[in-house]
Amino acid sequence: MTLAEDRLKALGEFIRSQRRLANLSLRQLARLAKVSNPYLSQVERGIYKPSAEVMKHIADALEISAENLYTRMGLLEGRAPAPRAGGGVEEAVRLDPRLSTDQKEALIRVYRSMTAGRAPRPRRHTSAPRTVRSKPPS
Amino acid sequence: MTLAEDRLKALGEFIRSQRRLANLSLRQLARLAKVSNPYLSQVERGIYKPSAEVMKHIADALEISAENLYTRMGLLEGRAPAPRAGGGVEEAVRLDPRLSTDQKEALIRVYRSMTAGRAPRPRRHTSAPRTVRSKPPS
DNA sequence: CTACTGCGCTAAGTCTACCAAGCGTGCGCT
DNA sequence: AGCGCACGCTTGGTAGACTTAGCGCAGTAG
Repeated sequence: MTLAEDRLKALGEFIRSQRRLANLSLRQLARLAKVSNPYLSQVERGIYKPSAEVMKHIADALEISAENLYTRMGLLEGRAPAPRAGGGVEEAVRLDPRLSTDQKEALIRVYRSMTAGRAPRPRRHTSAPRTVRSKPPS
Repeated sequence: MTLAEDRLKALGEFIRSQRRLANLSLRQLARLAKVSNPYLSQVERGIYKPSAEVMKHIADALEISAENLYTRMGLLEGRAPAPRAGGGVEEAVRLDPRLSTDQKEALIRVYRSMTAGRAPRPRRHTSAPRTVRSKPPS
């Protein structure tokens, strides 16, 4: 079943990229998603297949739709889910395949600055994660 | 977490009722859904919580939408999903809360007889299951 | 320099979703 | 009567989802 493994790996990479876009460290996201940080690490590297509950928790923490993750795992026939009413902008941006990572970050930053004053969604990162990471010797 | 347990039991009962409506025995459905029959038995009685994969297999075998089951388990925020294009009639009937079980059975029977000749979806039950079952001593 | 903190990862254990084998019952046959 | 088959359920066992403890590294502060 290499197909499932590919999907698993793709899901992990997707989660990791979304986490980075949201500017969260692995441990922060793990806390938000109510899982342990080593486990989330393996999930992101495609070693373990997360249960649907865990996927939902991760989706909620990342503020993306759970359908999105389910679809990636082939659990949902189909189609791209409609973005939600409220905070759909950020998700739409993050998911747009025609935007580069930098473009997404920029757009989101601008969007947040625009909506800064009004009805802010509570989302504190007390400390921004240190983004740098040296590659382990292959 | 009694909430989750209730949901689990409700899901099991729902699956069992849908299986009966589809006129399938436990073993038949287990075979269609690619799970073992004892396991399906426990799932229907709310003892075990099926994984999303299993839920999808069951949904496919019962010809209902996977979203439906996910939503029942609280894995999907949403509301009742729109029935699919082709073959949605039977599902719509089965899911209608305003119909009794007998009404559903009757309707489905009529519907099948009407659509009998044309493009039949492959669904063989070589033998109808014996529906009778005496209650075990409580 | 040492001490502290946060990062991601490895290692070892626990728990439970899922399976194969087998039991007891009820029905239809000869 | 007895045989055979299908029904649903109980019982161990295996594997993998998930946890807690701890490693090594990089940055910042005293």
